[in-house]
Amino acid sequence: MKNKIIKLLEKALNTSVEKGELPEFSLPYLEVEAPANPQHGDYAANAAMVLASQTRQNPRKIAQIIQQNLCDPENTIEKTQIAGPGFINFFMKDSAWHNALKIIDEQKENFGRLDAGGGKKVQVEFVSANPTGPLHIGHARGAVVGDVIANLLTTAGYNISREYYINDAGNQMNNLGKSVLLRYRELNGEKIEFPDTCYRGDYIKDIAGEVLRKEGDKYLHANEEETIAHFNALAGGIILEEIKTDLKDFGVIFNVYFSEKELYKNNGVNNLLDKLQKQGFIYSDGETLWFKTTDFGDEKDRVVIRKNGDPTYFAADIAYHQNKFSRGFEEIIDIWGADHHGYMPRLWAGIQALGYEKSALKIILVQLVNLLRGGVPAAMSTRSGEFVTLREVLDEVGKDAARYNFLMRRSDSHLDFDLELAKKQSNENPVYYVQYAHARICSIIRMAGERGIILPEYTDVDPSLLAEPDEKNLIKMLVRYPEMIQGAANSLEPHRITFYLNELAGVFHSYYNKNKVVSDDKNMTKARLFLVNSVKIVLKNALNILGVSAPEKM
RNA sequence: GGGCGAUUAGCUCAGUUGGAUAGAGUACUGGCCUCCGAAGCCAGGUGCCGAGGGUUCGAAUCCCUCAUCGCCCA
Repeated sequence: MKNKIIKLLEKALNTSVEKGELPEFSLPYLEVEAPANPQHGDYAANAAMVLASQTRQNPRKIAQIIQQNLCDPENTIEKTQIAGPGFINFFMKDSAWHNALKIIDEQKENFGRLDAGGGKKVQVEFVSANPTGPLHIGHARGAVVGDVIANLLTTAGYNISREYYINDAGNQMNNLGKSVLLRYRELNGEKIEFPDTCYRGDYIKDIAGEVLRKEGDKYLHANEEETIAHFNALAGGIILEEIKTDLKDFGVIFNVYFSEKELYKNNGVNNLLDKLQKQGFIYSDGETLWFKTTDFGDEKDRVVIRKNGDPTYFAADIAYHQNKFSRGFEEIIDIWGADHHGYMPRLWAGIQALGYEKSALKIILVQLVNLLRGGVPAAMSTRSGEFVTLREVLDEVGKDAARYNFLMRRSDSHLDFDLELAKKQSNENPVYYVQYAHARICSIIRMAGERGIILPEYTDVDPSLLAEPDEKNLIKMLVRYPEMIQGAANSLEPHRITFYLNELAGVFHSYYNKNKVVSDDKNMTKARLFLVNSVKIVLKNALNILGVSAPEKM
């Protein structure tokens, strides 16, 4: 509906210029919004004020010209008025709102789907944790944010691929193999000092024990370097499988797991660096190779080949992003922990040197999670082994509550996650507020069915009976749903969905407490059943994007 | 020492890309089940939007300075 008004406005502006009532101007993005105050109409446009400085005319006068040139072929506008400094307020006809109910009923689970994306190929890369240990709660937030952004963009009409980058060619992986070896020796009776760089979680012990049980003590006397390499691959494989299982149970499924090792095949990384060197983006200082990221606004140049000849993480990352683009993605979204923010300029520099627009790579920063247990902070560190794993959170809190909790804040804002609180099945836990609304509607429809009242067709409903302020309010909330999806998708802000859901559930609960849906008045009952079913459809569609279930009973 | 981000009600946070009287949750108090699910609803108040300046019809939102906190880099 919002888009319709924007179109009407554009048309009116064109007519005004054609008639010579307004001078030529460059069309700004027209903003139409639902004002907070209902006296200001259903929608308000600030077009006249935005154009005031450009056309050097009084905004109220411009508003008048626009108003006079508005035409409404579909006959959806009740009236318009000019208010305040030059707002044009739109009051929609009841029939326009009723028509929305019809649309929701026709589209059902597809209501809210947009074609805004036009099938554009977009990749979302997230989690991408090294397989050196189980995922912990910090990864969990990134996993949910990435997954929901992917869902959201799919809903908005993009063609999405989810990808997990396995950073398995570097030092961290060596430490993993070494950690397993040390535990293995320990199990064979040696006394072991663990270096700081090693991983000490119990899962390492389990893997070492497994090796000992299956293959005996033959690695005690084997070549150490080969053994470490072997243990790397072995442990990495086992841990990755566990990660995949944890993610799956968390509702996150990737299309592609991409190994860093792929990039080195056929000398891929070096070839790319050679090419960039020929283009003048890379220079040598005799010992190391540097990338001129300062050409693209980074604060200093960055090393791509170290003194010892090893490529840096950054070098591999340039190759990785080249690889992504070469697979036909028009846009790439990376989701990172916020502690990596200093890394953004160099990667943008990298893709621009490769000839891609900076805007083709969007980077979402996810702030670290502040983990609490009953109000007391719980420390996290992979190496020390004191962490709360994703698995534990899933077992303790459950998928729905965990996911919803991670989506209640902007991604880039700090999040307190209290395990005790998230576990509570009470009103302190917002996810139940929304799910309860859904279950409640299901219950009403069920109960009506038991009394022989079936859910009516739109043609069998008189929507003009829905005249209570709360009812109009509900319908407007429903109409806002696709607009909210559009906004959330454009800004890549999944938290908008949870805020919308809370509001919709709130309006519904309030309505429910004031009005009886099923009553002796047959026509009213039909109309209200139809309305609450529309609410149910939208609640479910939105929860579906969040990957949170919409239970019929709780 | 540079760079980035944050600062909004007692607490945790939104604020639709610059709009009209700044909002939720939570906490506190009182009320609502003979009635479709009380995991719910209703009523009660709180703000120097960190400080100061600037930009304009209009600023929590954009620019500059400062303060405090967090992170990244040397």
